[in-house]
Amino acid sequence: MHKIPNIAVIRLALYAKHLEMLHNDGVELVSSVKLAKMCGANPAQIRKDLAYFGQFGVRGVGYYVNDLLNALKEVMGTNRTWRLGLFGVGNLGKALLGFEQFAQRGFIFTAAFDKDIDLVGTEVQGMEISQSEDIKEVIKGPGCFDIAVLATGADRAQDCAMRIVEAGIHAILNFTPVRLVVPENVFVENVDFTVRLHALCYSLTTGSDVTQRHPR
Amino acid sequence: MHKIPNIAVIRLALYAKHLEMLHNDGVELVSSVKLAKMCGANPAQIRKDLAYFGQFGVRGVGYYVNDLLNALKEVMGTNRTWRLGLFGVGNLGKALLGFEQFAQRGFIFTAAFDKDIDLVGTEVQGMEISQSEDIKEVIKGPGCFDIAVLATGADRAQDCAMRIVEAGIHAILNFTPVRLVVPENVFVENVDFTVRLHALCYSLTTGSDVTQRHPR
DNA sequence: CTTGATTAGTGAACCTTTTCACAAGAATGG
DNA sequence: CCATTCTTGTGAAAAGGTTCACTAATCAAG
Ligand SMILES: NC(=O)c1ccc[n+]([C@@H]2O[C@H](COP(=O)([O-])OP(=O)(O)OC[C@H]3O[C@@H](n4cnc5c(N)ncnc54)[C@H](O)[C@@H]3O)[C@@H](O)[C@H]2O)c1
Ligand SMILES: NC(=O)c1ccc[n+]([C@@H]2O[C@H](COP(=O)([O-])OP(=O)(O)OC[C@H]3O[C@@H](n4cnc5c(N)ncnc54)[C@H](O)[C@@H]3O)[C@@H](O)[C@H]2O)c1
Repeated sequence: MHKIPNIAVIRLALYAKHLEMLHNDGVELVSSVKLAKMCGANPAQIRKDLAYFGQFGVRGVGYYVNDLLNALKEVMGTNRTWRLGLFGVGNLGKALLGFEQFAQRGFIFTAAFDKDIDLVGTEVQGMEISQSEDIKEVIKGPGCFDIAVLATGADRAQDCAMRIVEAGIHAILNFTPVRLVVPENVFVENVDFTVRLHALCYSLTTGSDVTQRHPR
Repeated sequence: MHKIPNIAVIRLALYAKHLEMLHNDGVELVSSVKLAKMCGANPAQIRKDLAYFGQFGVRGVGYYVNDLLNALKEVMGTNRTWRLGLFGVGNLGKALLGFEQFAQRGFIFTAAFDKDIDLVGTEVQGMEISQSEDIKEVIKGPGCFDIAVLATGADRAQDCAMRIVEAGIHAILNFTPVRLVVPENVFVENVDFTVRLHALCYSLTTGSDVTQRHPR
């Protein structure tokens, strides 16, 4: 048994995205070379990444787009709908609520929370805003969700994360600049745009390219 | 001369962020071990990363927070203000315009563009919206900027990128899902939240943690 | 001045990840 | 049936990064 590199798992999402594009274009068959060109990757890497999870191709032929896409979705756990709960319906939160591509890729917001009394009870992008304190109630009903999206102000982030964890949620997409302290069994993905900006600054200043080939 | 790992450069931004926090707390001296704990990194890695760019510490003592911070800013090219130009003042664009931490870290928007005639000429977050076609004019005046932030609809992204490149801009922070085709000497950083969500899905489904230790 | 405790800087070992190169399987055309 | 052309799957080599372990420098206390 081989140890699967974390980064290989991340790349599966990239491959799936491009396979979806091929599928929408009616393409039925694709080779690792062609897919690699689309993704900006190395064909051997694609083959190796896929090999960690099984044999999905046909030698001398290539990969059947639809079959591979479904296989990848199964591996990644995205052959289902994932429900998102938004915390902090400010500038960023509103943009996230209105981001149609989430739904297209199987992510739907089922709940939104804010501590601002003026916001609670109102509708934003067709979603009624609840109070953060009510998370345990909301989670029992149709507002139940699997992944928390944290977009509150930085000062309330850790506090809010605690509440999320206490409510039994095990995954947080964290847009705040705070390094969250959570139990071991809770997964956190930190998103920080400024780090990416710094990479651009360095590249512009020194002329040496430190940008990342693949989206993150 | 050693080749500097790309990822080491990225980590400098992380170190700088935590040094800034120490500085704000009035801490004057820090060891690689202490900084490593804060960043969730290995102390040897910090020392090695810094060593790529010079000798910033004092043996037996540690690093003077302020000195190291300034040195890192110089290395990264962030000891100055960088001007940003926004393309696409939609949901996401508005959130970005209103994101105060950009300014705090030396990034300021000096121009914003949209193709929507109703938006052009109006003010969003105190910024007057220009027409994308006018980029070459705007860049000659006070709206001049160093880095383009691309947040248009996906269908217009490539087209808009071309215009940006033609106007002489060499760096793009790309929020659209499009893989931009640009000349070799133009740096592009792609931001894609859904990839991060997929990592959470995989972790939740398999129980094996593929989230990234450091923000990206 | 000497000893002991710290801590940066660094070559080397170690580990991970990427890329290469080729065998094995599949289709096509004679 | 055979030769040719593709293309996957994969062991092995190469490249890239991380961590170890030690040396050199600094400081404080006796
Ligand atoms: N705006 C951006 O482009 C951007 C980019 C990157 C990161 N961020 C980060 O995202 C977060 C939100 O940014 P923003 O620009 O939307 O800020 P914002 O001030 O517009 O919105 C914050 C919202 O969170 C709500 N809130 C505060 N505490 C809460 C709690 N405990 N529960 C629920 N809601 C709570 C506030 O009432 C407010 O509506 C910040 O931490 C910011 O650093 C923003
Ligand atoms: N909203 C989000 O949270 C989010 C998250 C990740 C990525 N994105 C991506 O960011 C982009 C923008 O998202 P959004 O939700 O703000 O969409 P939006 O539809 O709200 O805004 C798009 C804006 O871009 C403008 N535009 C189109 N072509 C233009 C051009 N050539 N020059 C200047 N302006 C132009 C449109 O007029 C519109 O105002 C999309 O590509 C989307 O996929 C959005």
